[in-house]
Amino acid sequence: MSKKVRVRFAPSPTGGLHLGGVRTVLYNYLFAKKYGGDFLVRIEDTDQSRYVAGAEEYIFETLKWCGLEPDESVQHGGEYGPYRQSERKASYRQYAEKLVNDGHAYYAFDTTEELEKMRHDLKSAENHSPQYDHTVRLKMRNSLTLSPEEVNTLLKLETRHVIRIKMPDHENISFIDMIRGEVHFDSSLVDDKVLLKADGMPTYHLAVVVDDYLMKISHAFRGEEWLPSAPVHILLWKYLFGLENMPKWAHFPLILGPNGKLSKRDGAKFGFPVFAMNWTDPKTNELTEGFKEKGFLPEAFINLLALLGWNDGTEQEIFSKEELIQKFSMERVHSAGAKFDYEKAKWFNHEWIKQSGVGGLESGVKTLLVQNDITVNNDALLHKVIELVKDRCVLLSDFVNQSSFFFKAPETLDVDAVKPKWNDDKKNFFIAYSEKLQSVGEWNALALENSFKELAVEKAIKPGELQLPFRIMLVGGKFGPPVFNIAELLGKEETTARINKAINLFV
RNA sequence: GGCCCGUUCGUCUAAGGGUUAGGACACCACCCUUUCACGGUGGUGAUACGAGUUCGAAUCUCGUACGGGCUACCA
Repeated sequence: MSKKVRVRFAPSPTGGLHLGGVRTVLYNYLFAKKYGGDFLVRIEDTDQSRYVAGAEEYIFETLKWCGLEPDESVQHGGEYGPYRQSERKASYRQYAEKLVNDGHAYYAFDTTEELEKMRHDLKSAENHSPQYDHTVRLKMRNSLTLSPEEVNTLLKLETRHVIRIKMPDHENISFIDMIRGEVHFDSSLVDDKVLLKADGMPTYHLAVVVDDYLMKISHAFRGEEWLPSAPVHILLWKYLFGLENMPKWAHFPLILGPNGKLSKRDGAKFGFPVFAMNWTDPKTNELTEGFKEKGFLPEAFINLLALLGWNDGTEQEIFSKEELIQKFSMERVHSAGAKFDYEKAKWFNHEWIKQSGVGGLESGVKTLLVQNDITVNNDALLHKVIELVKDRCVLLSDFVNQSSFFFKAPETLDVDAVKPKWNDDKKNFFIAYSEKLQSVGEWNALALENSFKELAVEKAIKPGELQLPFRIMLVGGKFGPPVFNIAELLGKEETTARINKAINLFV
């Protein structure tokens, strides 16, 4: 057995990839990279009825945006493919049949109606959902109750059937979870899960064990919702490949929404994204908004996700991917679920925007401006604008409001903010200032401010009272960086043009 | 109902028997700024409850309560 760490992310292509899913990939990825191991992606698509067109491509696009792609040589270069379970169909049945032959599983011929009847008849106040377990299996139609001849006949006639695991009576099943420590189960309380479906496809339970063995997975990490089925998987390992070959397990805590497990609906309901990237359901045309489109930087997204359930024990909160790889440890992953807080998520993004260099922001900002019909034909100006404005942008999309007026004169001005205190003296000041600007020697913020103040003193008006009108003239509203910096970047021609145009609008 | 996991400020969390229970987000106040932010300083605010072990418990044990997950021929 290879000593190398091999972990996998195993999504089912049923549409979208939410926070919990991305965090699962992240932790898998970080763990693999930390120990110099392999990270691969296996697609769990054994339920063809739930497969959504485009969902698999979407998953890989998301991983790409997040920077969590599997190494090409691992994903496609190894001898462990294929990576789509539907393409591995042929190999599963033999394992299921081996289990039957060894007495650990059995054929079950019950029809859907018979199963429904059983559940209905056995349902009571003490038992909300009756299971197909050791107490009922001898009352059903399966190879445990039928004679070998009958079973053979049914199989020869290709009667629809499944293969179920035969859970042992009162066996204590336990394993060590890397996050939670020792976890115990009583096998009598677990039902006889279907391993091979009537269509010949394996269920997740069989597939995950067989694939993990065949792909030599050394560590298997997944969400906490899988904890209850762990005893089935452990038994399968014991019966099929030996407990000593079983991967080490860890079950991540759930990411919670305002009420319970975070769901797709929470996003629409509470106004925050729950998917990494926009996802449009091809069947319903319903759009679920993504962090990417909302204006998040992938670095910030990864960072905030990593800290939702893990920390390095210090007070550091901002981590690059490289730092996360270096500092991540499974032992420090929490065992309790974490409620997602959008405000904190935005804070992470703000921090990342502030510490990003102009170069890292440039292309994103540019496409955003272009999308909003702003023409950017001066990259040098764009650089200066980004530098000047980025501290006040929480989301990438904030760059639109914060910087479009540098490239395009505001269409409407917030005249109401100026009108009440506007008078002829102020009007005359701006007429004079506009003229004075023509002879300013060096066009920079400091010079502009000095000449502005000189003129104000000359006209006996407090400079402070003139700054807001000036801002409204240039920007259109009460926001943005310091006015004189704006004027500097706008240039002489544009600044005077905006002043002259606005002067008569405040009456 | 049964099984499993969990429980420190509103939220994310630190503190692995001895701390005035620390930090961050959010909130409030003040400072900076005659725009909006950034930034700075300070503040409100938590060990679910009850027993036990111990000189000493947020920390270990048990019980209770509460929360979450699972209970499909879905993953």
